[in-house]
Amino acid sequence: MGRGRVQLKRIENKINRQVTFSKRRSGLLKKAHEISVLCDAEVALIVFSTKGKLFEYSTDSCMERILERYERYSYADRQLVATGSETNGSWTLEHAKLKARMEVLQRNQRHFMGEDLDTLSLKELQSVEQQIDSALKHIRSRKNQLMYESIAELQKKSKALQEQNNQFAKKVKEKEKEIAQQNQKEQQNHIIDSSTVLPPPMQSLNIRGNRDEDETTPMQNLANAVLPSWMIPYLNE
Amino acid sequence: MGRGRVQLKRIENKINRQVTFSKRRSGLLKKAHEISVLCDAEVALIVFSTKGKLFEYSTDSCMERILERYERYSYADRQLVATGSETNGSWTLEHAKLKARMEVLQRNQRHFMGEDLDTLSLKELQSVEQQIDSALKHIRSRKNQLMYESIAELQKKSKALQEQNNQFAKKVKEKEKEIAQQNQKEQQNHIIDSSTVLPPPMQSLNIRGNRDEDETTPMQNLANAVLPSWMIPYLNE
DNA sequence: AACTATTTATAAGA
DNA sequence: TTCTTATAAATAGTT
Repeated sequence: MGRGRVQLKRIENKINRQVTFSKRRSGLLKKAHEISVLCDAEVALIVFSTKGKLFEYSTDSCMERILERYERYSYADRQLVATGSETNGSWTLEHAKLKARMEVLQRNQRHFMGEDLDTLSLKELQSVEQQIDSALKHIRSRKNQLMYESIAELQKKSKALQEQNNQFAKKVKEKEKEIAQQNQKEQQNHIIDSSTVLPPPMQSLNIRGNRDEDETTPMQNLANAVLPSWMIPYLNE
Repeated sequence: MGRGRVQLKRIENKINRQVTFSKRRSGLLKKAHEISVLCDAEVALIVFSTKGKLFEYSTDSCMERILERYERYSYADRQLVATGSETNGSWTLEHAKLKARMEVLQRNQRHFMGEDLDTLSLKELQSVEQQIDSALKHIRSRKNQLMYESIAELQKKSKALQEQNNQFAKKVKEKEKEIAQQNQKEQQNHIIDSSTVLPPPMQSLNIRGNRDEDETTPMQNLANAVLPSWMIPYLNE
């Protein structure tokens, strides 16, 4: 994408490399964001420059959650802190305890995620199943609540806009009357020129005729509001 | 980049979304790789599809190292204060990191248990719901497997016991014959005392009459085995 | 940082 | 899914 084809190898010219890095980095972040939004995917992107500077993108700015999810997904019995400083053998008791608790937690979590089930007995499985089932109920209930709240708010907004709209309609009617009266007066004062066509009375809700700009009416606003697009898939659940 | 301009919002058509996801995903991975090579950068890219499938790219296939680096970097960024004040820097850092991750894990776990949901957005709720739902499927599938295995084993045992039982029955019949023959001989040798009552012939399967202790028979063992009581509720699922 | 000439990516269609 | 193609986007080299 550019004036010359580019070979897939390290750009040796330092300036060039830096410029390309800057350009491509922003492109990459943009695309990460786009696929996240367009395809409803969860994306985490981490980039370290040669110099060690960090750039990142994550869906909903929720990097930690996504990384957690990743850790869970890529089955991970590997040591948590196996890297680096284990030569320093002085683990205090508290640290060891922490680690142990962590492992238990992680193991549990894997089970909750439906992974690593081979180690569970039927009884344990049943217990996990019950917990998860009940959790799912809670979550769906909470989701419903949020959705109802959202809907209620939208309905409120809708009502307000409807009222405002009625107000506008009233005003328009009044104006029409005034104009009609004025025209009548003019007709009484002058001979009617047959080539003059009066504007037809306006429809009560159509108030756009009074405006020049391409402004949306309250009713249109309402129509656009309805529900946020991301909510639509939920409605059938 | 295509036949039409595209708006940055979720693609509602499911098929379309999936196709676009597939195409853009490969594009994104490719570009991640390119910037990594061209600009000598270290890149980690994690993508979860709507359905929860994982796709990833990482420079030198070294995801864990990069994530580790990220944690270090972002942690250091967040907690510059805490790190400096301690004497044993590296140990403290590890410890603090552990603690932080622990908190994230615990928070996640609460969410998976259906607790503490007020802090989650609708989108996050959906994500958790989806993960849990899929976990539930895994768990139920695993449970089914275990149950089938258990049932198969019981059937096998049952068959073995049945055979053993038949053997016993045969032997009993033989013994009965022997006894009958002996009785006949005695009748031929002595005058019959009418007050003497012969035991009735035994039923073929009832072999308890030969034993003194209150031992359970193989057939009773089988009857008691059938299925453990806690398994019964599963059978209708 | 702006500007193009080109190459790439990809949306839509098959 | 994969291929094709018209077109939108990204970007390499230049100013």
